[in-house]
Amino acid sequence: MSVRVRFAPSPTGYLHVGGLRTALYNYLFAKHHGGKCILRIEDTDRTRLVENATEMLIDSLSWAGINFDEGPVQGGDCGPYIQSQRFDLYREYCNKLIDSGAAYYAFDNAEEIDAMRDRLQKAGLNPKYDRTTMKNHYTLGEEETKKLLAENVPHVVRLKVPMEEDIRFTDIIRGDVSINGREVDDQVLLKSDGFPTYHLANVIDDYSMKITHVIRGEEWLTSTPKHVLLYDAFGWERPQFAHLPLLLNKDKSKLSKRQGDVAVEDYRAKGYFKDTIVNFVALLGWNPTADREIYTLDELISSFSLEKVNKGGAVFDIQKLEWMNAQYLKALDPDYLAQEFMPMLEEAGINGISNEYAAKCITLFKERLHFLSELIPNARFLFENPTEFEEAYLEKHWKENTMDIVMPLVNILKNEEDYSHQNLHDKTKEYVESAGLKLKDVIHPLRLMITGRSVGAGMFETMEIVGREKCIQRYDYFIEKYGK
RNA sequence: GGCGCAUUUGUCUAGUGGUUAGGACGCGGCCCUCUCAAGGCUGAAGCACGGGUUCAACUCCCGUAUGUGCUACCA
Repeated sequence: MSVRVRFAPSPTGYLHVGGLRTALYNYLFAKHHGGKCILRIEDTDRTRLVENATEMLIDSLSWAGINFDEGPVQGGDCGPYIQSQRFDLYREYCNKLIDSGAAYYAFDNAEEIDAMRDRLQKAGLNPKYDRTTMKNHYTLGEEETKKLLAENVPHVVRLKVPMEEDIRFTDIIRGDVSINGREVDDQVLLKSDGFPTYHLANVIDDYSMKITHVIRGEEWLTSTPKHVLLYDAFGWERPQFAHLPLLLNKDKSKLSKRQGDVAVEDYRAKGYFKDTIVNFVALLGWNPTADREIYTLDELISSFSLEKVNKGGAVFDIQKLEWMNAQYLKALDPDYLAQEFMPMLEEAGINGISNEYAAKCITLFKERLHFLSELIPNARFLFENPTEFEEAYLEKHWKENTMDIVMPLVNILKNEEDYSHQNLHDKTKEYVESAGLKLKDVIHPLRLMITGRSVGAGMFETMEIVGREKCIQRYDYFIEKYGK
């Protein structure tokens, strides 16, 4: 049977990086096995609807390069792929559960449930639904239940969980897992608004969408017994389960908004490349060999296996993420980078820069940046003549005789037509040798004149890119300002 | 609290009964060098603890500790 997996987020307004990893692992697994990866939107909680959330989710996912074979946008044979549009299906299946005795009607209101939980908690007992004392099919009887239903009294449908029986299932990542029925609540399956809860909808949809492997976060592990009970009650074959370890904050708690950025969109906005994010997140909790760090999507696909996924949670280490982005910055094609860079120029109010020129600047500077966005703050002089010069450097290194040393060179360079870095280097070297100086004696003052700064990329390469005309403007400006 | 799940350097990890416990980020040093980076070399840093099983345990079993998740008519 061919592999079918799904990513089933609820539309909360953004894509969590943990969600991205879940989606990615589903995608990698599907592609590795030549199967299908499906997107399903789990919007059964009508109280938490967020405008445009689904669009944002899909946008982030497709930015990251995760494309689905079936889903709300592309459709498919098992649609619709949005749970709120599958409303009738759930009621229908739920009735089968009631007929077979696997589920039952309950009529308690919120206050009654709260009171029950209080009572149980105070008695030191597990605060789960007490089937034997509350208002439900078992305590009310057949007649009364029918009557209340006929009167349209608000009600829910609950799963009848066996009282004292181990519920077992096998997880690909964790092996055999067993939880006793006494720990499992009689979960609400159908809410009083007629919508299913996650647990019911999830099982029915996974079955009707022919999902073979359920790959999801570890937070679902303890509710898997409920799902297993449902598959069994319906007489359906259970899918294989794989519960992924959590992504953690620095303090090891579940990665959350309060301790930093969690939305994929945040990282995108900060200037991380999609390749970085995908590569990094893929290696959190899984590693093919650990002898290297950089993998293309295709390489991830070909080496992925669920068996190699770790069991323990992984801290999301921003420092390593930054390092990885720098790796991509160095490796990515300059023309592609130039395209990404153009909007940043615009935002900085710098106009009239060609893609070609931008690409040259990026090539010059990329190995000393972590983000493309750092180029302008670090090297604005590539786009505009500097008018400010580092005061600290001037005070510390600009000596009485510095101008005397540099002026002859400036005069030589002003008369040079050839501003290739090689020629600039040769001419400077000639001068330096004839004057009994070292290259570094003139390079730093030169750097200050041309860039206004004391640090930067190779000086002659920089001058070549800035060009003869602008270099001359800058010598003159500097001499006017500081020389005499 | 109960139950589940986990535990290799600060962090991400390789490891699958016998290894000098390997790699990467970060940190320190050295080299390279026109500065800053990048790069190369290198150093410090780890199998949570206690019992077993075994000729032999990081690897298997059992406890303990610690962490974490769940415990909703949320997903």
